[in-house]
Amino acid sequence: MIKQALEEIARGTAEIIDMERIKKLVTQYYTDGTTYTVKAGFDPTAPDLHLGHTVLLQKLATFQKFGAQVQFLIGDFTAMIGDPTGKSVTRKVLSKEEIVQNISSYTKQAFKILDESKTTIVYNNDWLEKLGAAGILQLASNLTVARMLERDDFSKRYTSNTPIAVSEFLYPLLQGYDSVHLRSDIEIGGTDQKFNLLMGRQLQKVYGIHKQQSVLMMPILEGTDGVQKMSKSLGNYIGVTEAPKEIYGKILSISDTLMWRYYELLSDKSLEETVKLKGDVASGTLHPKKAKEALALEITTRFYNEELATLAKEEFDAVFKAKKLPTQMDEYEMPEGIWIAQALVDANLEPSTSQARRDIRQNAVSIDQKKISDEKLNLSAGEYVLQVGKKRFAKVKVGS
RNA sequence: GGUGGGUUACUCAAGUGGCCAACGAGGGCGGACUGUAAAUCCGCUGACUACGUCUUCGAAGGUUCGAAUCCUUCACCCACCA
Repeated sequence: MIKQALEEIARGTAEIIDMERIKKLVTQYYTDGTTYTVKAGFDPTAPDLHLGHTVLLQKLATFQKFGAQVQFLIGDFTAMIGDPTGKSVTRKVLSKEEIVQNISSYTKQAFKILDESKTTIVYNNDWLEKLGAAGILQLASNLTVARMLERDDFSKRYTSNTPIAVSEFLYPLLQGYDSVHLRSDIEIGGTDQKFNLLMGRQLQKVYGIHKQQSVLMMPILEGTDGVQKMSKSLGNYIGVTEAPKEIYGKILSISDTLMWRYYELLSDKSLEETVKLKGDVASGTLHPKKAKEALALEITTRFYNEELATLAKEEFDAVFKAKKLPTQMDEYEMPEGIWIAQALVDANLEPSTSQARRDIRQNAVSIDQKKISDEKLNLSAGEYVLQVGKKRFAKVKVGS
């Protein structure tokens, strides 16, 4: 039982520091029911969670199954600084109002995965605000500039003449201090957080906490492009609040290589099942697309339910395999004689008439599933389905 | 505080008086091929009912027939020195 728990905990992780401690904590839980705390920090900058965030959330959920109380830390104070991790430029500072607004939608989405009864939401503003200038100075005295510059992204930015705000140096310190305050047993985060996570251990030692937290790092999930990390600003994300057909479609559009990565980090399938699946695809017994469909269904089901996920699949197959029209389309009304390029813009299919004309010239635009080539066309009265490329559809009603 | 360098489209990055709506690369979009996969090939990538007009090269002025390019002021960034 304990062995199985530890295997599940270790699954998909990039690195674990002090696995022994985790082993002890889990063992103790199974011996006398003593729980332990697992901390994870969340930046309230992105109100929309995407699959990249869920990698971490799922790991937390795993811990909850094995006796952990999750400390769901909202970095409302640190968000005012902006985590420098992985950023090539200094991040903009958020206002208090923006932060408050982001938090509620954030936690709501997170509880689609986490067990609410085993989760404590904490805000680091509660204790960091009280730290005061003196406290911060004391905290900062624990670290040298040279040590800070050891950190990869700082040194890269430094050597490439990219600015580093002094306040950014404080970020790892404050995050580490959170672990001191919360006396966390374990902290989990992405590999890009390594420096910050280790800071927690170091500061716990300095502040006289005998048991330093274990650190568990999850790999960063690549976005749908398969190269860069999943992030909203890069537009390569799959959001958990997106419509079922969006989630399903986006997963199906990832590359085969990336699919295995998603299986490892996002699927609930056991390790053996995944290995078998991979073997079947490699040997040609199973078409890779089948494996991808299964994954897409599983993940869509997680955020909705099986029925809606199946519907999404059917819709997808109808539109893209059978080339039928989607069942749901935005509808617009337009005056008679409207110029086709203008109609495409008004239906939000194109950003400008210039772009619309270019696409018509490139054979990308269809009316009622027939390609058109006349960019000067005016629409007479009637109902049409406009389409740009493979994915963009709209229904328009022309005339009164 | 001093000295030097920099700011060009989504990003990186050419361009130092007209050939510049601005090379190139990446990204994005579209087409072909497919499994809406990858890889590959091709095209497009400021706006405007459009072989012309308008707005863009940190900001504002100026010189000039003509400026991303020259001058002035301002803002921001970086390095070295203090």
